[in-house]
Amino acid sequence: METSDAPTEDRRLTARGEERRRQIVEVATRLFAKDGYHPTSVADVVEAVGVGKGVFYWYFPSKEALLAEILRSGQKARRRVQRDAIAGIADPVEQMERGIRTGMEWMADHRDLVTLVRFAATEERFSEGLRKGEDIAAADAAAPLRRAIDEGRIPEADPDLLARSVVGVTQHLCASLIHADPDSDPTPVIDAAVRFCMGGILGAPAATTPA
Amino acid sequence: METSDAPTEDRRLTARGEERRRQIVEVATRLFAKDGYHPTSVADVVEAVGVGKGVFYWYFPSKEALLAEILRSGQKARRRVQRDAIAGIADPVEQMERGIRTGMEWMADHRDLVTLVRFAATEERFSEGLRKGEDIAAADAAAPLRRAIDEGRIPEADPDLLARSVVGVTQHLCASLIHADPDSDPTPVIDAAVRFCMGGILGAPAATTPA
DNA sequence: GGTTCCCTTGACTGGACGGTCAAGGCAGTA
DNA sequence: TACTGCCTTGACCGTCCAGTCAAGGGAACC
Repeated sequence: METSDAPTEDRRLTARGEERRRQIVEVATRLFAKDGYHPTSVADVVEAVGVGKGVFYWYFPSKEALLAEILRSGQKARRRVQRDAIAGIADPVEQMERGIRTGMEWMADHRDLVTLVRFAATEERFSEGLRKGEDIAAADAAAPLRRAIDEGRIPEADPDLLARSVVGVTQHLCASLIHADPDSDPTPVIDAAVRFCMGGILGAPAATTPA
Repeated sequence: METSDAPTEDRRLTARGEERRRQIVEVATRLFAKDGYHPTSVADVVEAVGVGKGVFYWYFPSKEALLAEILRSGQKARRRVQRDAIAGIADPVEQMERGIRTGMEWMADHRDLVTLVRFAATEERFSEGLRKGEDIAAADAAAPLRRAIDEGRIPEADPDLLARSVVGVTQHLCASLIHADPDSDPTPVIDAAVRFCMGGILGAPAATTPA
């Protein structure tokens, strides 16, 4: 009977407990994305899982903390995938293209997460935590961009704004996928996103004179 | 005592009434954007305005209808500004550039609206109405894009995906402005957005060979 | 069998929130 | 003054919801 027994503090969980926890995260992610965070009650979540309400608060200190964790772990996962994808590439421009494509593919596979990130960005309470992750992502992307600029491969520009532009394109095009048939092939949209972003980074041709 | 007296039905309003209504929209837009739509109660809004609760329901049938109206009128205003801006321009590529810049400038001047649009996109109840407006915007942009493609000014591409990419960049960069000092000059960010978008539309140079 | 500790239950609480309504003020008009 | 219709009030209602808690099941270990 102490703060040591407080819920969130990484409580020792058995395999069964870990599984239950994972299950709650999964169901909640789906429901939050589908109906919205606020309109989805904790009662909705536990009912969808098929357990009593106390179970929720055994694993999470609050509804808010659950969303925060979903966002944090999601961003972490995407970053890891993106880093692995560009690990063996030397050319910075190729790194960018590969990173953008991988990031977009990950988003297409985790559309619920994209929805939640976009929601969280609109509420100060969550956006602060989000910014930390986004700043890291921007910093990740800034390194190859700086190199490419220094090598004269791409025009001088603010790497941070470039990185955020890329995030804007991929997130928004992914959002258009969300309303499409989830079984349809996202490849054309991903290709379009990569092409657009690379065009934006490499810069417009000096002049495309009228016909 | 009939549906003819129902609140939303454009009730005959005096000048004073119009002003009150405008005031509610303005205050609610600010509060919704700052604290989130759901966390902001109708009581919060009327308190900020300094009136009783009944006033709210005199002008609006529900909290939801108010947000829907804010979104609708905002999108309509942006479209009008954008259309006026490109009215006298003949060249389709120049039209695109001017339209993007004007749209971004409008967003920078109406950051609260951008926040609300981004929120609304994450909740089905509002996103449906939003899609209608976004489809119109995409169609507006598609016309000059088609012409430019037909004239060989820009590479073959899906105009719809190009338009949505542009929206993604401008919205997201605008969001980064939201957390910046509201008095700082947004011009550099707007310039970066326009440059990135034009690069994405005009297409990457065929090859920028390594140094 | 006894003990411990992880996990589960579901009724309950206190508060908040969207929306209603009967009543009254106030401006313009005659 | 009397009347009409726009506007305002704020207490009130029914509902919902995040979070609590006392109690119990059950697996693992002694």
